[in-house]
Amino acid sequence: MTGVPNSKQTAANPAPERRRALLATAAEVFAAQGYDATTVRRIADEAGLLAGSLYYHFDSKESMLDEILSGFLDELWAGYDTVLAAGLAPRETLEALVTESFREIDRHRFAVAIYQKESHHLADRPRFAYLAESRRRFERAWLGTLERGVAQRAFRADLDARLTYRFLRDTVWVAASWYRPGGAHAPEEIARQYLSMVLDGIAVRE
Amino acid sequence: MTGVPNSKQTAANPAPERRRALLATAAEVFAAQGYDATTVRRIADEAGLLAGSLYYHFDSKESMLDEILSGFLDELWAGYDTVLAAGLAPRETLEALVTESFREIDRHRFAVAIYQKESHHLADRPRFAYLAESRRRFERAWLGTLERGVAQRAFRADLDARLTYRFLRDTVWVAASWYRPGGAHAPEEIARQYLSMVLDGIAVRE
DNA sequence: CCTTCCCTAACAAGTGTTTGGTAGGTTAAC
DNA sequence: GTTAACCTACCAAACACTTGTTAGGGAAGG
Repeated sequence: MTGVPNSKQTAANPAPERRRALLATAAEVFAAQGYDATTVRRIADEAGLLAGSLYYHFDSKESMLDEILSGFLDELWAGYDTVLAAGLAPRETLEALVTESFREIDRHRFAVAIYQKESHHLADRPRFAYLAESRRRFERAWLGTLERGVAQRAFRADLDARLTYRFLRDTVWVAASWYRPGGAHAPEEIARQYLSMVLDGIAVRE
Repeated sequence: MTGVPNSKQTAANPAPERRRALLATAAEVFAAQGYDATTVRRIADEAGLLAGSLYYHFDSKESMLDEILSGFLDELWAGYDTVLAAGLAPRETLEALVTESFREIDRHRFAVAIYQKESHHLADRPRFAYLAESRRRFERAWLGTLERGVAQRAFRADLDARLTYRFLRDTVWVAASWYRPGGAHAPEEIARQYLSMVLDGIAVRE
């Protein structure tokens, strides 16, 4: 080895911009084709260098995936924790969580798409154990909010809470598969309409 | 080639049970690991034979995937067409489509999971062009029902129809990722609660 | 003997990854 | 102010391995 290359996740690398750019194109290809279907050579092509050169910046294909996913989850939980620490009422908490989620989709749509497709079968591997942990925290936050809302008579009590949680969770995150930044609706507008539908229903009230 | 093996999609093969059993295990592995991440040897292991032996029944890994997906879509559209031909009102049509969808998930949950994960990047290849066509028919059926419902004042007019369509579509189908047959809720019960939530909302009415 | 169904053994192509080298810029020594 | 050393970011070429697939053979049953 010639120089002293990457030291991942630390702070002050001299040129982290190249890393981030490479990760961005990797994320785009991963999201489009799936992680396993994506070859290192394809990523290199898209980024304008040769396959082996990627290993100057990263020490494996898997570590690229790792960095993409953990980076996204770190930012996501920063946002969520702010919301959860605000001590809002259940309905307002739900609204804030949904809005924050759509903002994250806006910023990390490729990472979200990858997370959706791959997290389930990655969570087994020790390296990606944080995916399962994140999933548990996620469920606690959302399901807890729903149950508090039911107890305070803000949400209906005649629905299965777990079922409701899954519907909420899934519909929010699958939006990453069709969302395009700069499209007809900003994330906040999507969140608003989504909340309106989920909270009040799509049927006309009598 | 030794004998006269498979003639796909035709009717009366002498022993199609073995085929279907092999396809079932293939579908399960595809759904769990993803198509590209799944090796032919893994499927063979799970089915209790060697990799090469699979090629007596199928002529490629891709044709297994093809048969799984097209088989599912054929059954799905048989159900949908029955509903659409019944001439129901928009709200009843929506209810019937949702219920039928959850029944299909109950019967083809692995195929649905595969469809969710892979259809997007498969639709390009000529062999899987029917995926894109099915997607178009799907949108026409659901979006049309929604728009008819808005016109007849059964559904709210202040929501973006395409957004509503995507929310409906996605939440219905991602259910395949967590649904387990023989679980707490039968497909019809899931459909009932889902429709209740989507039509009337989860908030308590004042 | 023929058909069905599978195994053994191999193939070529593609995979992630490593090694050694090098062009070009920056820094340090004299 | 030239020269030497060094670092960054890449390329070229190969590595060991896995992949989907094929060819030929064989056991079992009718």
